[in-house]
Amino acid sequence: MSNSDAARAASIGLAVSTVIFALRDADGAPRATPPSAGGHTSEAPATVWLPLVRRIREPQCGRWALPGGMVELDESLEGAARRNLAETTQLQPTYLEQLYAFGDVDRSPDRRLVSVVYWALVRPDEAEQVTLGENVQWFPADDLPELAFDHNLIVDYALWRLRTKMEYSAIAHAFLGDEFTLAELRGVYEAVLQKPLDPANFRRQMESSGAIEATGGVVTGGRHRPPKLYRYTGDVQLVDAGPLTPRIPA
Amino acid sequence: MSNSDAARAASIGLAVSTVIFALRDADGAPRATPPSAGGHTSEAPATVWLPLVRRIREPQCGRWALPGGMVELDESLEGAARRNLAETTQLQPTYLEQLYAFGDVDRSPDRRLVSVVYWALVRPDEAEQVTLGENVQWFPADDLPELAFDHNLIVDYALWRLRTKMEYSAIAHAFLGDEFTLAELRGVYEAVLQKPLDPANFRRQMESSGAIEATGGVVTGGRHRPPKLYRYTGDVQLVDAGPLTPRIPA
DNA sequence: CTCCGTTCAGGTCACCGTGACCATAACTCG
DNA sequence: CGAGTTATGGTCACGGTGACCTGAACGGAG
Repeated sequence: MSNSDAARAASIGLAVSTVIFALRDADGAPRATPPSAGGHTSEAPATVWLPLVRRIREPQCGRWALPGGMVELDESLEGAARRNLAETTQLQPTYLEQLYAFGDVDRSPDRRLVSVVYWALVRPDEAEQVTLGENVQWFPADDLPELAFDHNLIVDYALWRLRTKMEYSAIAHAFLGDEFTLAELRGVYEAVLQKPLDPANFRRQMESSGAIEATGGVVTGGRHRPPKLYRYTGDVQLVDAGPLTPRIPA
Repeated sequence: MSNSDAARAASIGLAVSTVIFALRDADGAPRATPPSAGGHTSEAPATVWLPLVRRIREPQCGRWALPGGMVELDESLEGAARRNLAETTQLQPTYLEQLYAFGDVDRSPDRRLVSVVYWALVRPDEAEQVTLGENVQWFPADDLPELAFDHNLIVDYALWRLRTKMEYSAIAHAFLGDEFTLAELRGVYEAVLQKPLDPANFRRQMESSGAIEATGGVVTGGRHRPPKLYRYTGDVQLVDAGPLTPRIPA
């Protein structure tokens, strides 16, 4: 049979999906969050979670999958990702970046489908707004069930990117509110990298990086010395968020 | 008007393009290459070049553009990239990695087109095999004319990726043959990074990295002390060549 | 009100990778 | 054989890092 005949008959479908990461307590409870409110309290170890949606149509019906959908003719790829995110999970992520385009011929049993996948970071207070239900649930990123299509592979790759990028960029603050303590920021690194960090050395590195500055405020209420509050300066950019991001001048 | 009506009427076109990088002498002459032959001679400063094809169809006809084409129904994205590369430039790149998916609504004046772009590295001896002509020419990557569509943006991004990745991975050897001298390897770094490197320090770093090993052979014929030949050990992988690449175990 | 447990905050110190630089080796060519 | 050139090996000062110590500042228990 001829390819060109088939190509004229049916076109390749173009979809977007998004891997959404949020930090939650290891037991699954939503993380006590610091949305600039006085809620600077909890200090339990956090882990990386992501929301999945159950498929209600036939290709792989019933299986859990990444939120996503087809790209409309009049929207950009990122626009399609944001729209699908809002429709299925009510999320407007702080950080959204393209991950990879998956296009193997047999990745979807039905028709030929190419998925441009994005990955997103959301703050815990945003994550709580996800309307859960029979078809939308949070899962720990390191212990997933068997997902639809090649979505296990996709999540693993996104996790690898998250952990790699955490070590050389300033994406950690996408998990936090405007103001945060160094302990909270360190908690983000520890949760993602899955290893403890020395508080003193962590402080030194953050301060010398110029990425954060003290707001002047402190957090009282803990049974210990009140920690200072910090904010991101914006001097250090979130490197490599795609070709449209202006590069650091050499 | 309704989107879904339009979506049914015309689908989104899916194309692939590839940014191909090769090192050539600054004056444009093909680089004297070391394909394990005795040709270890030239030592002129090299720069980054890439081949472009002139468009012969109407959208942007006459403009120079990246080699590429539509994705067929029965081929993967990378397969489509390799096929188009072979068809238009006769190249089979040593290194091929997905760069980014470009999908802005207005990036093509005609119909809606999403391009999955790859970037490739080829050895100089391979680059010479490109059949040049009125419609295929080499251009210096840092001094391009105005290209078709958003291809200038794409090349700039690919160049940024090449230079960034050169500093933390071992992709340099994709520009070289199986055996090479440290001077040749250093020449690759200097050409891509556009700055001179100290020969002694460069040697120390390469040797301690474990990425290369001496073959035992040397290169005679130069009017100086004969340099040793090295090869890549393969112990150090070419990091992050996509989600299908096995990761370094922690 | 004092002591205590806790975390915050600031400091020291040994070590290592790096860049700058120097010295010698080993070849070819005039 | 000497001059020129690159290869190769070594030293040294510096800056960043991890390991670790000490005092500061709170709340809570007694």
